[in-house]
Amino acid sequence: MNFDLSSLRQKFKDRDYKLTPQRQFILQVFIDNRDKHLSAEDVHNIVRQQANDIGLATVYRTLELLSELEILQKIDFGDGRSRYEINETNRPHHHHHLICLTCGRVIEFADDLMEDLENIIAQNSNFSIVDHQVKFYGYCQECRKKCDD
Amino acid sequence: MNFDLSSLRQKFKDRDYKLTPQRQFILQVFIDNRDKHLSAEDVHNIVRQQANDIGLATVYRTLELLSELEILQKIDFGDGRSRYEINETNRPHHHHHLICLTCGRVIEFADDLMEDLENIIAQNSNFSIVDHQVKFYGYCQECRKKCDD
DNA sequence: CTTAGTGCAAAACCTTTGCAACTCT
DNA sequence: AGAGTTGCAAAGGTTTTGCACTAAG
Repeated sequence: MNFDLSSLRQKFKDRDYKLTPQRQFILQVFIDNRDKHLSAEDVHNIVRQQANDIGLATVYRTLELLSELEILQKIDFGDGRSRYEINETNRPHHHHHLICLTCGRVIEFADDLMEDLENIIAQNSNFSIVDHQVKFYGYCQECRKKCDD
Repeated sequence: MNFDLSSLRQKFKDRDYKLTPQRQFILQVFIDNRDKHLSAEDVHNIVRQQANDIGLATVYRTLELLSELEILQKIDFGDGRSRYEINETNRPHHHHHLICLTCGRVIEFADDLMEDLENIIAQNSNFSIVDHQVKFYGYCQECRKKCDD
């Protein structure tokens, strides 16, 4: 995903969407937080801290729009709210999440192996697979250390 | 998972939980619908159809309890409500879900291969993995047929 | 008996929507 | 100018909670 403004502007133009200041601010939040998994409220707070108030409804509408444009990816960690991250399609492979059951930390990992699995499952089930979502739950190194003490 | 009443009764007793009629009815719903993925409202409706009215709050509280006891497994298909299914630990392997993006149908598949993947990821990331959740999104055979017409 | 469980209604939460005012192109 | 966008407040949907009452062990 190329995040220079001109390519984004084009992406919006193609679909007759306007690149408003609100949308730019929200995009900027994700560019500044590539490694985070932000909820609508997170985004709203970050924008407000930067002295640019945007209505929460607009945040929701923008997140939905950016997901539709495949600029963001919606993810769900089961904490009762949707989270979003930049959809870096220029990475060679997807990545997925290890969620620590103690501290809630989320660690990412590449999923080279998932594609083989996807192919096998598609064959066996006669399903045409277009996407997958994988989450592993467990205990991270640090929490296990603390436990041993 | 053994679903004879005596073993369940023991499981409740061990933790000083009471096996009330409401809880038995709700358990029965899942036994009668092993292949389904029921939401709280689904369960509530099924119970009511059988002329046993139970408060919706009780359904929620029971589903949470049964998940904690690992009798049920909570799953999330991203449709805005939690769903539950019997956690059949006596199956040799977990199973996961193929979700059709057209008709919403959910198809299950065994995940023999996930365990290898889990081991590799655990090694690489220094994470102690205890569970995983996998969802594949795509198009089922029937929907693809309809599309071709 | 005693403690946990139930039912109801209200509250909490996240998210969506209607609508008038506004603004990007 | 005109279509899309915003902000606000209200509504929507799911899940949780407080509390008086009830029932299991």
